[in-house]
Amino acid sequence: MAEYPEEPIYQQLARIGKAFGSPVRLRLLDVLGERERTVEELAEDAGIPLKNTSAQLQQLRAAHLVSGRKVGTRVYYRLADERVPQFLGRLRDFAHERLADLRNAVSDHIDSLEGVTADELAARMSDPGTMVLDVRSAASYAEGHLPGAVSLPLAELGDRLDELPHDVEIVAYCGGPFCVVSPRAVRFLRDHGYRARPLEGGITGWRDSGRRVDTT
Amino acid sequence: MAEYPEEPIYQQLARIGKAFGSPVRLRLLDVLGERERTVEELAEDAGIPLKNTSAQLQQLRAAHLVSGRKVGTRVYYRLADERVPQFLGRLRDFAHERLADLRNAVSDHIDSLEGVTADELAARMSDPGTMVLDVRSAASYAEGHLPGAVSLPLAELGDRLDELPHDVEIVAYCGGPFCVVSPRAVRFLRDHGYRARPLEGGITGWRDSGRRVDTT
DNA sequence: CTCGAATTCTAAGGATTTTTAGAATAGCGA
DNA sequence: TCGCTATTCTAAAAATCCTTAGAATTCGAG
Repeated sequence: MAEYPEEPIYQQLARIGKAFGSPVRLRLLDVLGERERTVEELAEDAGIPLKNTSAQLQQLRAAHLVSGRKVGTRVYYRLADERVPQFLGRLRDFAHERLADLRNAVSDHIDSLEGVTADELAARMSDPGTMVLDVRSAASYAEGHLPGAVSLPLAELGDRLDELPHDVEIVAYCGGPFCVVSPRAVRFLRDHGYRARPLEGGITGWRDSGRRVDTT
Repeated sequence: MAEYPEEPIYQQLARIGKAFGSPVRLRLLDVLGERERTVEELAEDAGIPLKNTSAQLQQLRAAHLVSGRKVGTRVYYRLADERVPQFLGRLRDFAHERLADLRNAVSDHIDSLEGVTADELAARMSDPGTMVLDVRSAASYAEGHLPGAVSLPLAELGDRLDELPHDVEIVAYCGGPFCVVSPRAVRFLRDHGYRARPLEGGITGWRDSGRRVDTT
């Protein structure tokens, strides 16, 4: 028992920290960030056992990080509001800047998918056998994208696969230094028979290497 | 064992969530935010047993949230960099907006110290028996403060007590909706024989009630 | 009303974290 | 070199959290 009158306040504050202190819950939040899903869909897409997915959803709901609406026997879960992914983004940036192990894990992850460096991609910009794919939101794309990039948000990938040619190598990118969305897009594309690789460093790395982005 | 290749990344991300998932560690971070301290000082000022304080500091250091420098047999700990209190502030805002229990805990805490409302303070602005004290940083004070308020950051309170008169009632305020600094200042002042109360809602509440702040 | 599907609740086992005591280490002054 | 102080390390007990199975609940279709 600690001796300070603010303890109830810290107990409450810690609830949020704890909510983000589980890899499984972080995973579920990321997958829900794409689009709302039923418990069954979420468990399937996140690769988490159904019972655990449900259990974690109850905890996320208790922390007001997700909300659910019922349709018949199904409950559709989504992120509670837009501040949740905003805070998640800040958590990632904060974690990324101070944990070398996280940077290594991200780097290993990209490497395992044969990431393309900004230099390599710049050299292939006019190669007709290369397609550059922006898997961030359309709004992010509009704000700035790689020259010649096509916009196809991850949430829409499943429904718009037929828009992609099979005879090229797709280089997919997303946003910040913590780049999980494009690896997932790449694996999804590979699962569906496309040749795909992620861009190391995302659009941030592209900009940091001194290269320009378009807004048209 | 989960079935998604990003698990190592989520494991790392969760480290930060876990670091903030302990009321004791949150407390230590807040107290360190005032100024750097030795382990002994920190344990004393935070009201946490010495052994636990040291154990938690090792964990905070492992998460790169604090850093220590040795001076003889003593280690002086401080927050690792300015992004730590920034992130803490965002965590508080995020938690405050979604946890009614947290808002209640803060409110109860202020009430237990007989908080002064903005209306009450406004009515006493020209009362010579009332002193308004800004316990935020001098930089925050310069950006805007209550009319007639005196600046005395919490970190300097111990060293500058003699600047405060005993024959008035001091109303202390800090910044945002989550207001732990002024209650601590108030308790500190009371422990040293001053009559003090916190301002409910801090400077944010003052502004929200339509009242102006000065910058001179 | 019954049955099936989807989801949640409850409880338990296992894993992890927190806290603490005692031992160990580091540094300094005499 | 020795003794003292401050701090950390190690290990263990206690507490908490995670995961899961089985039961229970909710809803809709027939």
